Amino acid sequence: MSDDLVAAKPLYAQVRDQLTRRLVSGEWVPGMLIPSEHELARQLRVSQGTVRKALDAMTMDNLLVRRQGRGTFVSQPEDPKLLFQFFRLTADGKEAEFPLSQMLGNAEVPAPQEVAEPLGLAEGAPVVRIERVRLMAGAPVINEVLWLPAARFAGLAGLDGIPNNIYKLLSAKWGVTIARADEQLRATLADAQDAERLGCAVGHPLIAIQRIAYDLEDKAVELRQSRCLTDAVHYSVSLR
Amino acid sequence: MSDDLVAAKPLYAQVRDQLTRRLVSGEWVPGMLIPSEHELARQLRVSQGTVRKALDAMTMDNLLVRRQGRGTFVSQPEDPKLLFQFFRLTADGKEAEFPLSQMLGNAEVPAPQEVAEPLGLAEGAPVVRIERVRLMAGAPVINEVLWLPAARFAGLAGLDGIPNNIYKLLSAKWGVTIARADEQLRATLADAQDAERLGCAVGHPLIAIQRIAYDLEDKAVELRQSRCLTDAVHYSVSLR
DNA sequence: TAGTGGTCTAGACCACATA
DNA sequence: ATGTGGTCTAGACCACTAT
Repeated sequence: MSDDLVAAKPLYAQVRDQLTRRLVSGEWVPGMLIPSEHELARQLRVSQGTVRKALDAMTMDNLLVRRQGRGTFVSQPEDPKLLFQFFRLTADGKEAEFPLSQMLGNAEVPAPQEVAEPLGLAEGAPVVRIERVRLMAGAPVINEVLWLPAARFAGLAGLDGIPNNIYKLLSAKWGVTIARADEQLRATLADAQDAERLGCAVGHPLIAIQRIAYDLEDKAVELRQSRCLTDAVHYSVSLR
Repeated sequence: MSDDLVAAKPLYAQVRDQLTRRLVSGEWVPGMLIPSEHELARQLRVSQGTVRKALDAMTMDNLLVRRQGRGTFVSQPEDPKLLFQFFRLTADGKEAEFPLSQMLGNAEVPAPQEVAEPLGLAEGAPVVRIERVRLMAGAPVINEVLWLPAARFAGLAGLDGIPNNIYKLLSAKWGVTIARADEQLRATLADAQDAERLGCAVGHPLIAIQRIAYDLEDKAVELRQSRCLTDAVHYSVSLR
């Protein structure tokens, strides 16, 4: 690699970062076939093995998909293998199912302090607040609010027909890829709004989830607060 | 590699499995320095690069720890980096903290059907049932029951002084390594027993966790049912 | 100084997909 | 037949640790 005044990082990490920049910039878009290992090695003037190590790392991060004999492709959020990457609720005794959404609101508002802080915004900065109920097997299961920085997603507030899979929309319309998310769970009780929207009694136990989602550059992109009815559904985690 | 009548798997995967067998058999014990890459390559008659790939995979699975200049060591469950591998509760706004335990019972009983099935045992097979309350920052937070197959852990039932970290005990006394665990979470309400043990009101919201823990050979080793007070503590998950 | 793991290279061969 | 990723090898050099 020619550019990079200070090395610091090993070569394959520099290659990984360089290639990730092609994703961030939109030069590489979801579904696209990227150049072969040999071609990238020529472009970047490193060995094929070093390119391979970078591509393997990006594949581990679910940014790329490699197919023997065909080539290496940019991951798509709607890929069946990635659909459940950020959705951990499963109906008891059934196959994983992606929930439908019923929109209840989508407006630009000033960010309250508790929202501004995790998103790295100033209090009162404009954010898009999306409210919806999500259904599994026809029954309402999640009552949730999403907050996204309005400056970054121009035209999102008030947008008609927000699709079920919001991360796919962020990717398609603004080129933003959600790379990871942190969730914090607690038990809570249904309030009057939960009860009405989820069709349960006030005081029914719920799991409250607070999620912060990050993009490829590790900047916070979304704050999501979900309140989940777990009578016929569970939150599942694999620890390794 | 000489042995292995049918190849099927790539060489580095065969090396990984072979080396994992040394962990299972007890030839390699936690904390031990294992032979160098060159030495293993000589032993197994493969190249150093192939050994490296196997060791890297095992390091990713938290089975080994590599230290540049010193060598490769077998992981220890009490390693600070692994302590929280299977413990996801954190006190709000504090550093991660490993909970103390207060034992409430430890006896051999016949396995009820709901316990026998996930552990792969026959209904009524002898299991060790351990009951305890766990404390964080001095306050009770978890009311839990553990079930382990008695046949595999001779002498566990009725054992005095069961330590706080049970997985370390399983490793030290029976050579069993917990390699992964699946958890299912739901919201529930405190019953009279929860209320008494956790010092909360009956009907207080709790997170109920059911865990199944697996060993190196992917056999179910433990069923754990935890009921957690999340007033000052949260369950945290990283999704990538 | 010697030994270890970490990086990087170069090239051979295999397995798979496509034309 | 060609091009792709997947495996495997061999060897050079670097960075770190211990003696």
